[in-house]
Order: sequence, then structure tokens, then C-alpha cells
Amino acid sequence: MPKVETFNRNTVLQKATEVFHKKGYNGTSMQDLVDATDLNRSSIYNSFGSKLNMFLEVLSHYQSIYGNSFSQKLAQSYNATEAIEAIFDLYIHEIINDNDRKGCLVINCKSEMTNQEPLIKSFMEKNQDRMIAMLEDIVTKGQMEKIFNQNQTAGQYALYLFSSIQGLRMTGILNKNENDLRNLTRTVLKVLY
Amino acid sequence: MPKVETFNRNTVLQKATEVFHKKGYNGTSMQDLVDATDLNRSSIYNSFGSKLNMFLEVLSHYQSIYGNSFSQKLAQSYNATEAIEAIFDLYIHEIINDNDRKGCLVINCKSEMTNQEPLIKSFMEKNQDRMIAMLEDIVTKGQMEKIFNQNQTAGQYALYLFSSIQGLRMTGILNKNENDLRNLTRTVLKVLY
DNA sequence: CTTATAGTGAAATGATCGTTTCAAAAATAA
DNA sequence: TTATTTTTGAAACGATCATTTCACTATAAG
Repeated sequence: MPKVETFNRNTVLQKATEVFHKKGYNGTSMQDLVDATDLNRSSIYNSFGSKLNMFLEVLSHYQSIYGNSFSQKLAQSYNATEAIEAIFDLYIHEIINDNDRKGCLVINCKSEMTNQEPLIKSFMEKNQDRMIAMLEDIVTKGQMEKIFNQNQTAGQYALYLFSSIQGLRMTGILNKNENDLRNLTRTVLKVLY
Repeated sequence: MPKVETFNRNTVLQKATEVFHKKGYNGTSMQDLVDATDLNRSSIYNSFGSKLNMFLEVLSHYQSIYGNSFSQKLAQSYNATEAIEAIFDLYIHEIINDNDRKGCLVINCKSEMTNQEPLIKSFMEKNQDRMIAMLEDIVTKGQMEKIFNQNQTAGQYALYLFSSIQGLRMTGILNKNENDLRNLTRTVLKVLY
């Protein structure tokens, strides 16, 4: 039987995520990844195949961590208002704690690679579908509870919220004033009520 | 007296803009620029100094073209409603005509380089100030004309609109459905009335 | 304890990176 | 025409790129 993988795959992915997040895909070299993960070059290729493949795993890793945060917040919410506010609140915290102004790994990658790498494009399409589905769920519940209006369909509001989140995340790269961001969020959500 | 520059600087900048826009800064090589501009390597360094410096000129070039479009649209507007709708309309057209899904050069660069290059960071800060000032102007006029409400200050609405534009531009990378985008815009602007 | 299997380390692969060098060519002023 | 100035073209710079190679080592089943 073979010698078994000695490193912790999640720890390695976490380290790789940090590098890619800080420098972007094209700005990250294999040497950067070797240094960050403390893995040997050949071990990386052995375990992840290629730089692009490792990056795709990093994206999924990052996405699943976000997904867990979402699930946790949503489980704690009593109604649609709390749910949607919890989501935006989560992003505001991400922004404020992002001391390096790295922005969101997924959004950065979307703008860097969607038009260049088919695998990235399809990841982004799935990511968008997933996000919009989650937001549509919340809006639908809010409309059934008569908390949100029905001026637009849940799907339309979901796209609007998805777009607003991306805007918030981009704005937060340079503006990390909590009052500004909270006010911005309030303005975004006002149209729902 | 010296031999004079034979190439048209604006044409060269336009060609360089296309490459940087398509591939991003880190994804663009000097060879790409040599190929695209039909200039010799040494001529590029002679005229632009470095890759980063050329990119900064490209950014300004791109920004000034956008600025001219804005000025033109604003000059044709009779009131604040027309003005703000013209701005968003301009972005929707940009999105729909962006067949390569490249997104916005400035936004792409913001997410790729703001945390890595101080010169880019300061460009982005000025860009943000300029955009918000323009939007604040429109909102102020709209509020004076009693077309827009005063629930938020013009500055707060300007940040909201700036954020919404970035979101729209990011959303438009994958969603180029005109109905969706127009509806999204309508939802964004509704809060002003 | 052998043997099969796979992770590891270090070096090397050829290609490409951004930038520099320098002689030749071109253009104007004297 | 000659002197001066600057753009060119082509080659070369060392560094770094993503990836491969392969001998070596560690593991666990037989």
C-alpha cells in the first residue's frame, strides 16, 4: 500500500487561498505557492495537477466557507428581514476586516478570468445561480410574510440584490467607513419594503 | 533637430487599451503589447517608460473616453432624471456590446491591483472621487428640482449610485439580458423618487 | 522482511518575463 | 552637406515562468 498524504489538504488550501486572494491568479507564481504551503513543487503537482486546477479547488474552498457562513446566519434569522440584513451585515464585516483591501476572491477572479478561462466562466455561472437562488428564497419568504412588497418578482429582486452585493464589495475596497456602508445597505434594501 | 515620433500616440494607446482590457495587467506581456501596437520594444520603453507606466496612461485614456461620453450625455439631458438614466443607459450599452465579457477596465484593475500598486490605488481613489462628485451633482440638482426625495443626502445617494454602477458592471459580465439589466436599473433608481 | 506504491526533494526543462543595450537609420537645423 | 538628436531594429540580459523528471524515501499490505 502507498504512503499516505502527510499534509492536511484543507490547511494547504487555506494557505493557497491567502496567496491567490492577495495577488490574484496571474500575479501568483508557483514559487509563491510552494513558499506559502510548505509543500514541495512536485507534491503540489502530484496532489493538485496544475496551477489552474489548484486555483479551482481554492475557489470552491472559499465558496464553501462563505456558504457555511450564510447557512449559519440564515438559520439564526426569524424572518426575511433579518435574513437579508444578516447577509449584508456579513459582507460589511468582511469588508471592514479586509485590511489589505483584497476585495472578494470570487469577484476578483470573475473580472480577471471569466473571459479567458472556460472553467472559470462555468464556475462563475454556477456561483451566480447559487447566489441568486439563495436570495430569491429569502425574497419569496419575505413577500409571503408580506414584509417585502411585490412590485417586482422575487427573481428580479434577487438579481438586484446580487448586483448590489457585488457593488458593495467593490466599493468596500476603497471605502471602509462603516457608517457609509451601513447607510448604503439601508438604501439598497429600502426598495424591498 | 531630432527625428520626430512617427506613430500616433492615441492609436497606440487605443491598441494597448484593447490588450490590457482583454487580458488584464498581469495577463498582458510586453510581447503582447509589441504585437498589438506594431511598435518596437525599445520604442515602447522610449515613449512610455515601463509596462506599469504605459498601463497608467491606458487607464487615463480609457477614463477620458468615458468622461467624454458622460459629458455628452449630461449635456443632452433636460433634468436630473434624464441625466441619471442616461448614465445608466450608457453602461447598459457598454455591457451589451461587450461581446468578450471583458467587463470594465477600471473595475477589473481596481480588483486586480489596488492592493498591490500604490499608483493604481491613488488612481482609483481619484476615479472614485470624480465619479461620486459627478453623481452628487446630478442628485443635488434632482433634489432641488424636487424630482428626487431628500431621504438621504446627495452624497449618500451618490455613493449608493456609484456602488450600484459597479454592481451593474460586474453583473453584466455574465448576464447580458437587456430586460434584466433595464429592470435592475429601474429598481436601483426607484429609491430616489 | 520483502515488495509494491506513492509522496518527496532537488534539479533541470524550454519558454517567456520585463527591461537594457547599442549600433544603424532617419530627420531637422545649420 | 554636416552635425546633432532621437527613433528604431535586433539581439541579448538575467530572472522567473509553469511544468517535468527521477532518484530517494516513507509507508503499509503480504
